[in-house]
Amino acid sequence: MPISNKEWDIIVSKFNEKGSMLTKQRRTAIDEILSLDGHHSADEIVDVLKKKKIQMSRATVYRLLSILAEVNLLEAHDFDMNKKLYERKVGKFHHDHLYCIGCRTIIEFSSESIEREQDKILKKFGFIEIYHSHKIFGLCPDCKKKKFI
Amino acid sequence: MPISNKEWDIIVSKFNEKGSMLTKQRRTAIDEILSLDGHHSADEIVDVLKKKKIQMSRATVYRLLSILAEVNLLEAHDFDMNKKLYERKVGKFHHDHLYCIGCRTIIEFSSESIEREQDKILKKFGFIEIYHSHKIFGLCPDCKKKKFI
DNA sequence: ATATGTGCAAAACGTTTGCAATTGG
DNA sequence: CCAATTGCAAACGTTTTGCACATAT
Repeated sequence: MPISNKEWDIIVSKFNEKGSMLTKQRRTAIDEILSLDGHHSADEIVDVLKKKKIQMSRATVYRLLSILAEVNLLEAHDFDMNKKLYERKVGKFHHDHLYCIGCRTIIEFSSESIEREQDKILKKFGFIEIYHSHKIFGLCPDCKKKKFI
Repeated sequence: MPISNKEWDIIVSKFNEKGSMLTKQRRTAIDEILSLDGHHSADEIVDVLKKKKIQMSRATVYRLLSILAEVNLLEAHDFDMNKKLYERKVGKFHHDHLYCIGCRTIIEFSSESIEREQDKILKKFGFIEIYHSHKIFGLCPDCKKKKFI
């Protein structure tokens, strides 16, 4: 689904705050990128834009993704595959991930009690959290079965 | 400290199980690599071996690190720095990490109640865990102060 | 004898950068 | 006008690979 007016307000103010321009080209690309569900590599995003006839070079896409991640409109994930996967962050609640190494399915989870425990740990060590990454790698129900056939 | 006989037994059996050779060269390098404390990049490990006059080419080091990680003698970590950091796993208890983005200090933590919660989540989604990575990025007490001077 | 390991240089891979041309306010 | 953005190709840093030779069992 397209980006709401309210979300555009957030995007505009984040870009202003950072002093980055919202060119027509960028607005068109952002409209596409922040409408994507799931987790996508820079390469996939370049392809998506190409398919939608949105002209933007690979370098410019990388530059845009890096801004979007910096202002927290996207989240960059590492799933042990030597490339980043980007996920829309605007309009979504915080969550962590289960990753199936069989079929590469990504499942989101969230746990209030884990978050509370994290806070205790931060307090214990006097740390301030900026972000965290909690990923469980394993086998989903389907792949679990397949492994033993 | 050097690797104990008991630990060598584990190493030998893991290599046998996998059908990988424990050449004299590999034994010498493993002795050094699995004695390291902390978290080290492949590049750092190449340097450590060079300094100790242990002859092993960069390619061979990479091949060895990949075997050691595969058989769980090392753990490969990603701290959002575009390269892997390896940590000795043999003879150490499981733990997770706090990472200071100011001074790059890595602190280990562990929480039984987080592990229990994870088990609940795995059960809920029918997943089998192979491993997990739980990292909190932020500022350590020192860097927290410095940021506001 | 046959599998596996090794070193070298080259390739691969995702990502970043220098630069000249273009655009936006 | 000036500052920021763009596209291209080249550079980058880490990691992997092809191949000829060496080694282990």
